[in-house]
Amino acid sequence: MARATLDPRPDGHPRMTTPAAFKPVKMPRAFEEIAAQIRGELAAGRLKSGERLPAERDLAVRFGVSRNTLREALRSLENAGLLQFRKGATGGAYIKDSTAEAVVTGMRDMYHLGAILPAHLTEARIWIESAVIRAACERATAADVGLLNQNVAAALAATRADDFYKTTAIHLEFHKLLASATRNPVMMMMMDAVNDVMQHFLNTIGPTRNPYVLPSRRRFMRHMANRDAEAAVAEMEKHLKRLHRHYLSLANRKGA
Amino acid sequence: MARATLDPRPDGHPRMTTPAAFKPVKMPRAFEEIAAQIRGELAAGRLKSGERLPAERDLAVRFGVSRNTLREALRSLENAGLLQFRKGATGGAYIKDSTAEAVVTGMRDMYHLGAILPAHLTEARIWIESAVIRAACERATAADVGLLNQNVAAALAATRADDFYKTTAIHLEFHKLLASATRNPVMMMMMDAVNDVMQHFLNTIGPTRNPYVLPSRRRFMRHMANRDAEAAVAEMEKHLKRLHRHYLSLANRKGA
DNA sequence: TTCAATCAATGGTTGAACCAATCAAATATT
DNA sequence: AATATTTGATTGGTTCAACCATTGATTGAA
Repeated sequence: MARATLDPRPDGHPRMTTPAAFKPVKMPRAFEEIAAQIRGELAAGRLKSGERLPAERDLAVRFGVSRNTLREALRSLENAGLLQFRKGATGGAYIKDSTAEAVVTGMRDMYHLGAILPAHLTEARIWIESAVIRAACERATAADVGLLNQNVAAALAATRADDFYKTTAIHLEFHKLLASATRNPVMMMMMDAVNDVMQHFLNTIGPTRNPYVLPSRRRFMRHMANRDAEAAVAEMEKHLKRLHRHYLSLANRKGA
Repeated sequence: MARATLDPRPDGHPRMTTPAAFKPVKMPRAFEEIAAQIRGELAAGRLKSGERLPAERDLAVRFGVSRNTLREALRSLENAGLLQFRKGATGGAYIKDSTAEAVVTGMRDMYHLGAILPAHLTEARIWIESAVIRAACERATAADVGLLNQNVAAALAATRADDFYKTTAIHLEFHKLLASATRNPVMMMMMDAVNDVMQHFLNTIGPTRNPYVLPSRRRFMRHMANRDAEAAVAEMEKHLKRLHRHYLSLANRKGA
């Protein structure tokens, strides 16, 4: 009913009244309009992380649409990683802390659809990592270095325990820690995305043993402690290139 | 109705029968299950780009859910950039060519929510661009170089015509062309995302004149023609750092 | 042949209803 | 008084049956 107030042509007249072709005019669907409005409130800071939106039934009334239409709008925002839903008496649509979630799943989709191949992934990882290391060598605090060393120790323990999946997870975490040390959310986000897809890739090729990782990590940390960015980059690049060849040969064997 | 077959506890008994807390168990919502199934068909290649899914009414029956629930699932996939909808007799849900769209909007959201600041953006751009240039210098074909030179010529024309927005768009396009020359979709995707957010940022600080861009471009292209990656990187880095300072001072002045 | 009216298929939207999970308050039990 | 237990209210999740708006194909008259 109130949908009519959003309809630019409630009279049913043809849109074009002049021969000139003025506008492509994407007549927005109601739920898009609503999602855009809520996005605007978020961007303007009038809705903050942790807060809760009114109940669906209320919002539907306030936007002048049916509850189903409103739900499609909320669904959009949930998929964008902006909202989170809880059922029950104190449930509702809660505003999430902004995360890289949407970026990660977007990249994951591209990988699964074949738009990104494993070779692209490992290659890009090497390039991004180099930039990250240079920045991390400049900015890493003692705490950052401590976390990195802790990570290497944990990797050693997991390797000795022969826990392959845990070892892999810890090794990927190392790259994430490096990205955090740059203090740049864009780099952290990209590293997250690459790591996520990398994880999927590693799962497809299955367990594999890499005795080279830990020695490389130790050399790397020595360079890092000396703030020798170029040496650190060289070490990591050498290491990643070896992994790169290793993984790709496995992937080819398995036809993944 | 048929939803019951998806409910793990149709008897209504409490989930916990032992004191031990075993599993968080996210009971999947119906539309998530459906979206996952369709994603799977896409990943498996049983649904290809350009094809059309059955009509909503049919799909709802085949999945055993209501049309509204099905639509929420389709909405997920549309927001992920996987589907596209058309109305009318030959309308329906068409499978889109995989694009970086979701990644781009994800990053845009982070920017608008303040999780990414302009300083982060310009800084990350410098780092990524360096990696891109090194790869591009190795791989760029004559055609790539031709496109880059064309771009510089177009930028010159737009600058002379005093068309600020066109000039900006062309300058951003230059970075995209560089990324394309790497032949790596991950880098192209990241460049797309950064470019998109950069565009938003530039719009907020409004028209600004940069007489330094074109001379830098010419020097850059000379290095590129010589395949002198390090010189090209140095030139671009110097250029971007100058822009970086310029933009950030403008942004501070405007409080953006 | 041509053009306009009609038809059928599709997504977009509606509104009322019910289910299921959750928490808080009231109530019973010890 | 302290502690289970029941009840009720609130919320998201789902269903159903309709109607609207757009679009392409079909039909039929000029």
